[in-house]
Amino acid sequence: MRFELQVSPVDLDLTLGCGQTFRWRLNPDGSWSGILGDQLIRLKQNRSRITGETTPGGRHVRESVLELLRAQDDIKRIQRTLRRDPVLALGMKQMKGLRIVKLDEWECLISYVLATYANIPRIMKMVDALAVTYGSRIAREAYSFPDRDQLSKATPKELTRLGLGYRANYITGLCDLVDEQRLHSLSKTSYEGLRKELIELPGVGEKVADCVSLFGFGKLESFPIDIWMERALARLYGQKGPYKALRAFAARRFGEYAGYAQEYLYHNERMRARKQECVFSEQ
DNA sequence: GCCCAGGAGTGTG
DNA sequence: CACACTCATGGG
Repeated sequence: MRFELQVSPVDLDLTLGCGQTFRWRLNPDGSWSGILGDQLIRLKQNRSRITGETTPGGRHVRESVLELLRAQDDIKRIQRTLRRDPVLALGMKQMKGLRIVKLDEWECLISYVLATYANIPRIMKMVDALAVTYGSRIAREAYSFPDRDQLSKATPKELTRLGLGYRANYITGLCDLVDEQRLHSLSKTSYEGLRKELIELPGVGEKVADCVSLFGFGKLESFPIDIWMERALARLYGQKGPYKALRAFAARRFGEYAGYAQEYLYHNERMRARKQECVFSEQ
């Protein structure tokens, strides 16, 4: 089944390939393959037009992609607001199409607990291992992300064997504590409350809670700070200190759209490390 | 081999 | 509060 949608501005390469989501893969022809719910989807971009292809019988797939890309965001307003920051203003023109994604809450929670102290290629490998081992087969070599019931069948020993390391016990703990009802309740909670509740969960600290708030629950004011963000904040804003202080700085400086600011800065800092084009410069 | 990774948990001063 | 240490493992 084919579908078409219009999102502007959007850059699939930036958005799906920058480490927000770990399950989308770039094909040799420049299209992207990923899984939303139980549907395998292929997306190809031509300027602001995105054409999609999915397995027959896919219902609401188009809407799922629009949600993934947060097509409803008033991106002009967001970027106009963030451009008031002179540091961000320097580079945002080249990252206009970088969007925050909206992921499934459960998949996001599990993925970012796995993401602790690992690099992105390895995170992708771990997430993929969970899907192949515990998810449902929906196409040739394509597996859905396991829901709570499916993942509950995993033992810590099995998970360790899949290469999760010390994260194995966190995953079984999350299966015990987080069900559909809990997620629904969390989805109705404001950012600060949500964050506090997430931090109570095993394997979830401040940084993971902020990632899950932003990418899973869509809280745009959330500003996750990992090692790359620490570098960016020190280099570009002269800000150093514990998480709490950096988070307070970001809230003051970037306000309700801090999440977008974070993604611009994060992406720039990683590009810089790869000695590629660096669009933000020191003040 | 070496260094590092979208950190968290726990203990100590 | 801040800091130090450990945790398990693979990617570059």
